[in-house]
Amino acid sequence: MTSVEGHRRPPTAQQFVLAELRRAITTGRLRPGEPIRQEALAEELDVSRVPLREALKTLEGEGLVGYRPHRGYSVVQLSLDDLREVYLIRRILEAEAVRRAVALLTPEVLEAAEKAQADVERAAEAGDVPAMTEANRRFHMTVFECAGLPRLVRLIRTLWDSTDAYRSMYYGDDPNRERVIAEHHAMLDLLRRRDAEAVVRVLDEHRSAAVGALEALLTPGG
Amino acid sequence: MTSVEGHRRPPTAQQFVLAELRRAITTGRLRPGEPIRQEALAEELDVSRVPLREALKTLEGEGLVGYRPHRGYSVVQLSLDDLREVYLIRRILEAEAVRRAVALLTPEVLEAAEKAQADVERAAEAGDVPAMTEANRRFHMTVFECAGLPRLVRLIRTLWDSTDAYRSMYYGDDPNRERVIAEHHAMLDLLRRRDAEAVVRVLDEHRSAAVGALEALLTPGG
DNA sequence: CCTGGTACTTTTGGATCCAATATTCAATGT
DNA sequence: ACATTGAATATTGGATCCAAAAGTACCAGG
Repeated sequence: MTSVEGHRRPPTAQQFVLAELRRAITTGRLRPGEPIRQEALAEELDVSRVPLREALKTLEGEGLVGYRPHRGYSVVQLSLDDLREVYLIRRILEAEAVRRAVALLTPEVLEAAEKAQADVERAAEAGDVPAMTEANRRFHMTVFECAGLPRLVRLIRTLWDSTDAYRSMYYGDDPNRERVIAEHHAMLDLLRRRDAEAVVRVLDEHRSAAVGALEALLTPGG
Repeated sequence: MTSVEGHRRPPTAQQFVLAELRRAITTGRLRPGEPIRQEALAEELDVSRVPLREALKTLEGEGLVGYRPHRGYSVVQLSLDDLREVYLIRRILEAEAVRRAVALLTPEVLEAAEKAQADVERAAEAGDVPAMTEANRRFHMTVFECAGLPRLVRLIRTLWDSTDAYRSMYYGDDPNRERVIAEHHAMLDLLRRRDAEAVVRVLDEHRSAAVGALEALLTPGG
């Protein structure tokens, strides 16, 4: 019995730490701009600084944390311009992924997407934001993955990661949750009809709405 | 006087190791598919395994090396499909970068690009492949960078990195070198005229030629 | 001859310790 | 009062050591 406490603990400490750090960042437990004190964090996670540092290097590569030699790591603070740029890149990359995906769509993939969408709705009703972000992500990635371009999907996934902290904000709002569900339904419909360009359009609106909401949220003075 | 031997040595060992590893991979000193033995490499570079491992984590994030827990790192072996995918992603991303760049082009940027091109030609004449790849890279990045989208440029740069080993092969061939120079001239011309779409077309051909050559090179049976 | 298992070796993963660098803060002089 | 310098402290960077896992070679049994 290798400790069945919710999720099974990864085989290496770095992977465990990596997952914990991701959660800490996306949930806002580690806030943007905040420096990361290795010793304290390592003790808290009950590991030494070595695996922590390796996990931080991974996150640095993904753009989730920043690093300056001899000065340490800190959670990156995304400016509005940064957010817009990430969404711009996503727009370009995801459009390509969707076009390919639609051409290669199988019934199994559609079914998996529908399943994910059902989970999104369940989580939304329960008001479980983390579960909803997870299912939402699964919904989109399921489609992207069937494009048969693993590197492209990896890039897209990394871009999603880098804005996880902000996406949670978006889902915290009730009307936004409903909007997402409606848009997903539209997407599923268009996917069944294999209308790639229409799916791309819905996705673009999907993202624009998110950016718009975040702009409102992040602009303090109004 | 902190050792002025060619390049100044970076302030941390990981950065030094990182640079060395990049060189070793791009020059083929570490060959694709080959496992990376940490102890041996660390000793060779005269550092401990700790900074080496952190450098490897960075390279893992960039897709230059692969990693499997408890089994170690190895230089990634790109299949033809992988190469094609990288070039596809580059096509999409670079097109966007160029369109933005053309709109924001300044005389200084054009001048810097011309300077880089002069270096490319000098290196090509001397048959200095490493110098040529460096200058070539500078040429393209100079243009991309003036798009004002740092994250996009970072992505593009990473994609270039991941195929450095193969690009060197391409430049090893004389007619390819000439071809690159001609295409660069065409690009500079079109940049001066601010014809973004034409530049995109030239770039696409530029890449297609490289992919075609690599396909020929990497297909053993003919 | 092939298969499965077991001791042995190699290699990676992680903890601890020490060194190097940055930061803080108080003392000093202007 | 303010800037500057220098010691004390906190924090990161790196080396060494030990533990854990994977790989290897050899032997017994079929």
